[in-house]
Amino acid sequence: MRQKEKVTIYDISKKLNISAATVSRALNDSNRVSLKTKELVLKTAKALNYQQNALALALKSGRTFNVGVVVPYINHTFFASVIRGIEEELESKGYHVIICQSHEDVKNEAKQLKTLLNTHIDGIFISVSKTTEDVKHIEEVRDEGVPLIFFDRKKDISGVSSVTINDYEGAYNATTHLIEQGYKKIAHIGGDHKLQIYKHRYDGYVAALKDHNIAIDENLIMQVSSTVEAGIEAVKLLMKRKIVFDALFSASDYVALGGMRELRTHGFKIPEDIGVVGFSNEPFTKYLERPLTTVGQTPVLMGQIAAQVFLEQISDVKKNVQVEKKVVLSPELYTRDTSSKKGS
Amino acid sequence: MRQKEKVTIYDISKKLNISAATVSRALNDSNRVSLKTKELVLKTAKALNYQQNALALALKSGRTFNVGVVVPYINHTFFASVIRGIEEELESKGYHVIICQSHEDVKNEAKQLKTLLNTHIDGIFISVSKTTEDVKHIEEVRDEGVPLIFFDRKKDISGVSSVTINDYEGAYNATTHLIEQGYKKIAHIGGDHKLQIYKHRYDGYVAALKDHNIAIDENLIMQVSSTVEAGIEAVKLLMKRKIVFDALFSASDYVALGGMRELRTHGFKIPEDIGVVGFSNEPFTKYLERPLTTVGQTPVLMGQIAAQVFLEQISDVKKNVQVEKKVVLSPELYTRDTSSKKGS
DNA sequence: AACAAAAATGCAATCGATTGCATAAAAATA
DNA sequence: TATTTTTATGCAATCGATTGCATTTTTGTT
Repeated sequence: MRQKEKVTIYDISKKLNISAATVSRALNDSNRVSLKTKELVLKTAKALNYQQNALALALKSGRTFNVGVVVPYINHTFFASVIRGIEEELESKGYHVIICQSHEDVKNEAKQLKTLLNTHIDGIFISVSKTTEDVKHIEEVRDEGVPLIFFDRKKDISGVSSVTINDYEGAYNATTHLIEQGYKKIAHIGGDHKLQIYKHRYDGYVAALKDHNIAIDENLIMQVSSTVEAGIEAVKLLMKRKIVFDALFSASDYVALGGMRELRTHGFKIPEDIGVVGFSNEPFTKYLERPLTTVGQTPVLMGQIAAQVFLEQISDVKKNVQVEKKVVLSPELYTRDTSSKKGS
Repeated sequence: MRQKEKVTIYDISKKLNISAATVSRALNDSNRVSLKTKELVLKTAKALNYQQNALALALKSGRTFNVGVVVPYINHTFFASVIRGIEEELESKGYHVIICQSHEDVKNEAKQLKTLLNTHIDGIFISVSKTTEDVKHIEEVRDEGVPLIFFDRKKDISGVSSVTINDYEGAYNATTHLIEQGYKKIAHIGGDHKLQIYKHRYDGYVAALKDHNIAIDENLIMQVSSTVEAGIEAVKLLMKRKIVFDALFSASDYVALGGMRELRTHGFKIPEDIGVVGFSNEPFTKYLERPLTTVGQTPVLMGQIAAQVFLEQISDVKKNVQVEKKVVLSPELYTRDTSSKKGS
């Protein structure tokens, strides 16, 4: 089955014996067309089921009404939710979202950006990969004049806006919460500091301890990747080293999960013996038999705001102003079962 | 900052004092261009950093190398994973994936399809919403000649290919597994039969019981929506009605989770008193303190195969053949803690 | 009725890449 | 060298919609 022949403005113009230019103007409600022909054109357009050819328009105008989103993985709840937020916000404005995955690989990330540029999208949203150190490929996007917005995982690049969570605050509150619950020796299993988010979470943890006059113990601090298995291994290592602690603040819910599992096999009761707080409020955390206390990041909101920043940006470009907007959202601590010494 | 002026074939043609037509042919490696000019053009193109304008090409050729995917929600692990599968498979072929959500609403679904058609995508993948009964909007896509592929949630429409899971088999195996573990009175909390998947799961459940000479008890069967809350409510209702059962096969992991919770508050031990099997192998199921036995659907594979079907289809269209391909994948039972009477 | 002003419409170029058909240049043949 | 054949290149239209600059038509004024 062949593609149906599309109706164009020429079909309308022929039918009405007027020029295509007039049809175009009529459809765009130009004031250089008489009311009579306007109505006639609109009626005929409807009758013929005319649909504007988005490609021709894009070629002429340079705007495609497509935006690109680059994330490490789309089937991670957090990123999927941000994307959903972006989509919800831009849908009504006629935009479509093209999604790309970097698979946590800079090379891939660069490739995705390149193809996105080639597809003539109107803007790009990106959460950088773990392996992104060199940012040349990102600067290139900026230099092409394509609106670019970081979300969650950003890099410090001048002229690029960002929407992030206050990871410092989230970690500070989580750690403080544990201290207030009576935990004294709090371990921190974080992530690679190459990503700002993990550095900030670490900083928040350290600051909370200091503010409560608790000495920082390097033995209690680790950096691992964000998986259940890594959590298991990390706790195994702590056990092997005979490190004593009564609470665990993890920069990842997955790590927290693995950690709890390993702790239980060593006979520790959670939260009675060891309190645990995770990070991200992954959906599963709330469904655990012992629901996990964790820091929520409002990903849908993050996406919506990122989209709003984009919309502002393109209207600013029109005015030939370049702004760099940095939005920082506040995280929310979800206090659940795993962080209350008396159980719940 | 303005968009950088792009290099076109005309820039190359001017620089080399040849026609744009020749440049175009050279870039496309036509045999109607001398080797010398071919090399010259290629070299100049590289020097000027020429990038083909995808829009102009799309306008001329009618192919955009964009495909659309319509799902109820993208931040559901299952759908996100299917999308990932599609993306992985099509990426190397130069395609981009545009994602749309129906929010389980036919009206939205129809709107999304309409805008996708208007964006001139090369094909559409769709998993229909729960509320989709009238399929006019889907037939329209088919009638426009746009390759269309159902995945997971399909409708029976002639001329449309589909990739689904054998839900019947999954349910049959899950139920049989419970029977083999010694459970006798197995309840089934399923979903709305308007969606084929739920009907098939129900059918599989019934068939397994019949094959093991267990009478069907309508009191043990319910249809609810796929949420934790619905699972809680369903079990509450069973309790209130004083229905006795020793196992629960749910058509949804979320419902199973809610169900288990409610069962525990009533003092039942899982799996000693009541065995439970879910459906979908949601990531959280494996991380529960008592990992949930569930039916896995290989969503990434489903996406990959759907993409392959699409690629076949467009090559068939070229040959002017219309085929309707139905792929049915086999589900896999993940036997974990909640379905073994003696515990594990 | 004659002319100016205003309004409506049309022509043709443009956005880049492609391609059928014509022409020019090179190579092969007599 | 003259002529045919082959090869290489160019011209111009096309894909639809838009828009600056004519030109035509209508309306208004004296």
